[in-house]
Amino acid sequence: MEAFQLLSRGGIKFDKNRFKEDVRLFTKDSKKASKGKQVARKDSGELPAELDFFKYAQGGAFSKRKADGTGDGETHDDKRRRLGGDEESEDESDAGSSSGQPMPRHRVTAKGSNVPEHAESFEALKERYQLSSHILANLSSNGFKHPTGIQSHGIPILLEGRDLAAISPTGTGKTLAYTIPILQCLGAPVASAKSAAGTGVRAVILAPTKELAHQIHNEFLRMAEGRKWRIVLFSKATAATLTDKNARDKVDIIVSTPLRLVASLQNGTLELSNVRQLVLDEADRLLDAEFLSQVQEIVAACSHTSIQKAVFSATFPAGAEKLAMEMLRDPIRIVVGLKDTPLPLIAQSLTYVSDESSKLPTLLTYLSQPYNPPVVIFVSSQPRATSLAEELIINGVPNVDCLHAGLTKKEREDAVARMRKGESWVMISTEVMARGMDFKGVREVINYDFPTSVQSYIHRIGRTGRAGREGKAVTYFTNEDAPFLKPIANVILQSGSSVPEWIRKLPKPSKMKRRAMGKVQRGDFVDKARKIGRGDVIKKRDMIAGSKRRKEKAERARAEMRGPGADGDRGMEVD
DNA sequence: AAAAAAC
Repeated sequence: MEAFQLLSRGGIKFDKNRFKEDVRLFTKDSKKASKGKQVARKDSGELPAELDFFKYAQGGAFSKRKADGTGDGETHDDKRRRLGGDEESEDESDAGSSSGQPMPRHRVTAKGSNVPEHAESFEALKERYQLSSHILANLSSNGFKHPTGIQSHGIPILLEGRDLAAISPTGTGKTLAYTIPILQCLGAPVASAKSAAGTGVRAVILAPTKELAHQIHNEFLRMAEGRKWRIVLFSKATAATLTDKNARDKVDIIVSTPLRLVASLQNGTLELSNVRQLVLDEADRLLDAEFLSQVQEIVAACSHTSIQKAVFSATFPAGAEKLAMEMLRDPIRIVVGLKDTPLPLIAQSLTYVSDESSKLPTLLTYLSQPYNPPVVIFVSSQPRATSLAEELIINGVPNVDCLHAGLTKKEREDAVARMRKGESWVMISTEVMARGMDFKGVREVINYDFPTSVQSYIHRIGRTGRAGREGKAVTYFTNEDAPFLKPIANVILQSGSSVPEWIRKLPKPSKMKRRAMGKVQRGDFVDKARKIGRGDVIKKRDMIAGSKRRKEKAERARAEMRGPGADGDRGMEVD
């Protein structure tokens, strides 16, 4: 293990300038990706208007890159005409999108009473809602020029104090859509706050992983820069500083994972009775069985009568959405694009690898050819993440990294930091990375292990293709995965990539298998949640037993990964 | 079916 850490960190030093030059090495694959998309467009014939971005992508992104502007403006206008009245402006630009690629345009649908009109620009928000010039300045200095769809529609709703259920694809700027209204409301305290503007925590943001909470916290800090709000990333350490009520009263915003917050509520070191804004990010995840009771406890603790709640996600299975709608008051529901559909900017494909032992050789072959780093590789368990990383390092793959929740806090933070600095070329991770994490440079996602739900698939591949960039997503499947192939294939087809005919013709999976894919019935959803009481805390001896089990599992995973026929099938691309 | 989430 130590040797692995040394190897994975030592490796070849990676400096950014060199990287820029190396990029030329990898153009082969990016051409392949775009070719794949053209094929997909041909194959799938007529696409729904909101999905037909290919023309746009070619006219916009490509022509700019090739310094050949022909047809660019025309494509844009053409698009506008075709989409007609429902379509809303949505060019995203952010600090990272220096390539100048505009975001594709999506259809936006809003349901609810008295839906406020969307805002075409951040300046319009200033005119209509007196958005503070301080926030505007921070937007501009961070490179945010135009609101994305979810921002132009969601921000007015939140600024008017309405509850919101927002569904918008991965990488379309959901975080900023609630960051701005929350900061704005802090700046102009609601009338009922009376004497005390500083009466403790007034906004809570929940996220399912520490990494995501950290990232959200950073986004708040960026937008709040220059103001002296106290925005706290809740952790063991920060919670300990808040045992004193005076310290607590100075906190304005808390970003946290659910269990951490519940722990503080239960030991009485936290008050949430003055919380005016509560956001559930990755809400469908937070409302699934494992988190639901914790989240409900937090919601109950936010006892102020004028609390505003908002839920955000790229996916929302019916059961989770029902639960969400039940906890919102007179909500407005916004959907950007099509629910549960990845961005067409992500070129998706399936690769048949017959069995477990064929995966590693297939991946090694792939990584021995020019590819586009950084690549994120998803596996199904912590031991598999560790052992795959070891195997890649043993096989001489440079700059391999690994992130899962079995690592220490510091190891996790370091892995994220290396990813942000561009030092990781190959990042192997579990579901912990699947949601929300915004690494702007990710060019490719490989599902080394088949995702266990369509939601997981959508979020995993959403690590690439962010903020208007193109991305590539490859999913390995074995014979054993075949029964679960159809729902994923449907998602791929719906978002405009192509799927081989034999997969398209697979029968629908049985009810039992569908459930395994995450389409849990509402009844199951609630029953499961009830069984997990709020006092159902992990006991220390369980954790010790767990860690022992993990070690044994890692051993088994290593053996399995090398496999009996590690030099067998190379796997083949079915495209 | 496994992951994640406190101290």
